[in-house]
Amino acid sequence: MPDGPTITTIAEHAGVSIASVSRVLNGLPTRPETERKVMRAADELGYVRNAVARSLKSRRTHQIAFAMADIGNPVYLAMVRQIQPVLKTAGYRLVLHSTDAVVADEIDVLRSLGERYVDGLIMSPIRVTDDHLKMIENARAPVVIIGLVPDGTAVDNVRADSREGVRLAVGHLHERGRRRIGFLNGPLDTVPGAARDAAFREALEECGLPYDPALVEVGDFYREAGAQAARRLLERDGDVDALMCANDLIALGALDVLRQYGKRVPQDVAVVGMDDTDLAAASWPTLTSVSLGSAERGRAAAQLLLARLEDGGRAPTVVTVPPRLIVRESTLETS
Amino acid sequence: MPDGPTITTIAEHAGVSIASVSRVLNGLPTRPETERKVMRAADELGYVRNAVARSLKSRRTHQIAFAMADIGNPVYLAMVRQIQPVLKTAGYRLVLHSTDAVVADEIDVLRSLGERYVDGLIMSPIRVTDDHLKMIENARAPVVIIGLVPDGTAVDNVRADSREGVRLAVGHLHERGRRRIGFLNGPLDTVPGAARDAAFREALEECGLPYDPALVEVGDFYREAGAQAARRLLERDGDVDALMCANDLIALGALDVLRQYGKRVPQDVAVVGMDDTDLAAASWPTLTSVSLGSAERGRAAAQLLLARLEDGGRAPTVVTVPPRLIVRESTLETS
DNA sequence: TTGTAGGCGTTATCAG
DNA sequence: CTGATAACGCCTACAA
Repeated sequence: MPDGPTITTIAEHAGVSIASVSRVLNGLPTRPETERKVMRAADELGYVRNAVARSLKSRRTHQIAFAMADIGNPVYLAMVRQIQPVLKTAGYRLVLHSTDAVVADEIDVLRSLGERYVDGLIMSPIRVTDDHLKMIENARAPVVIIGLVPDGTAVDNVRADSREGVRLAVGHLHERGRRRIGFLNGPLDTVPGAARDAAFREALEECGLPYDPALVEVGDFYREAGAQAARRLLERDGDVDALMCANDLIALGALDVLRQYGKRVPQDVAVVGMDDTDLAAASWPTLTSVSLGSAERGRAAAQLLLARLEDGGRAPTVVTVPPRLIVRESTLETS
Repeated sequence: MPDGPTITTIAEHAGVSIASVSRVLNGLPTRPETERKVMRAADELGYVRNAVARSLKSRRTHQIAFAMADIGNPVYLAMVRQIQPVLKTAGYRLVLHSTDAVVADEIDVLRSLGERYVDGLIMSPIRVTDDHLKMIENARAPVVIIGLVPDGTAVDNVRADSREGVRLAVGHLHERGRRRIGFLNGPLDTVPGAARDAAFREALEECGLPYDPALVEVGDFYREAGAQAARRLLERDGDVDALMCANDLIALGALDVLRQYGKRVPQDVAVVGMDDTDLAAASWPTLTSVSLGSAERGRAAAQLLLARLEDGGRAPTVVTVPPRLIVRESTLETS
């Protein structure tokens, strides 16, 4: 692992000044002769530009970070798949951070922004604390938040409308004749968890259905947690005829458990997920799911970030992506 | 977005020299009085250390990259989950790169090593070209490769034994009385694809079964590709009684298709996957799979990297993780 | 067109 | 214990 050559090394080998080397390397006008000498030396020495030194001067790293709560959730996958090409086209490299929904880690990523390792950050925090908000607003580089932040927070923000999403789903179940609709949610101290809880109550009311706490289970946004929640619910109440799940992973866990209990889906119990991840289309039965537009949100976030990178002065923008209900087998008509 | 204060700013505010500021910030012995002044100024100004400048000097970034071929493959997830804590404990932050198995992107990540943005790299390339090997051996920072590289390559290397893995799986199917064993593989120009192809032929021979090209399909390592491959195979030959799949995603795709064709698993067709990802345990029926020890491989890779970071001189190490067959419903005895 | 020199923010060495 | 000061590798006026 030889210590790399620097422009100084090259300058010596080529018999020119470091300034000339730098110019050649950056494609500035140079005499062909000089250029050739420099390029040859650089090649022979296997020169690689030290990006750290370069960004110390230029204050640009050409890197952008995407901090996701759970790398195992395909919803973030869908986002990455959109963000990646947008940024790449604009000349940025995407680096990914998995925070495992640990607030401390998210804060750490935010701080690392101040450390100048990246030019900007897209972040999808699952819990938003005051610390978050403070750091976000004071961040030294552009930040885009995917998810709900309090109105008036001075930050570019891409939102899903999970409230409308839940309404769509519950309305759909109601139309299909379901009346005992269970709800498997994630933690209430998370932003999506809280939003979906409120939305569920509202949606029931709109359908004229009572809110029955016995039909609600709170767990976590993972498949196994979804399975456990479903199990608890079924043990307590064998009569649910539908399950509204706060995301697809929970729904998949629920499907597993329903199968174990010998419940047919959708005949005995209809199931709806949220996020419309790839897994929804691939499960068995295929899963009806509310798309919260993760792909669109990813793309929008990337674009917002690029826009701000261009013009730091523009007013914070909020983009809201509308939900769509994707009906699949798990809620099919069963006449 | 105010431009951040530097140690110079702090020094002025605190009325001390920048050297003292640096010392305090790095916890070097300082007079309490000075320390207090500095800390107060730093606090008030909201100082964040400029990591870029710091690493220009220290030649350390405290960041390590993990470049994976496909962020959507849970096998990498399992690795990340192991790598993350090991590195974190040692004071490194893990940054993830998804190369989508594009060779150019992998080379780019390798080059970025020379750019000094990270102190080391763990990489799981799916295709290994000469360019790769050259760059790896000449890399300016430690690299650990997860996957097969040619013997004698001077690099720390963690391997799975997919050959033995395929043997286990095919042997298992043979024992269960299966005689027309189909094989759904990934691209043959990939390292795992080639290895598994060779292993499959060998394994058949060992069982005294003939190699029948009509029972072999080559696609890609994704679920949808697996489904397509299975479909092609079934259209051509309705009599297979087992499917050996080169990874779990392919196997899941195959399960989808078998269901569509009305084939019962395992009664009509037994299915084996590889990698033993979470999805294998969660599919329906649950999927027998060959664990190639992805978790262990991840951990080993992280440890190897740390070891080399400590001592750049040690000889390249090769760790091989043995496979294990995890039998689940998809190959259950059906007597 | 080319070279010299200063600075980006830190750390580390060396006198005081 | 503290304060100048010289790097780290690169970019960029400015001068030649």
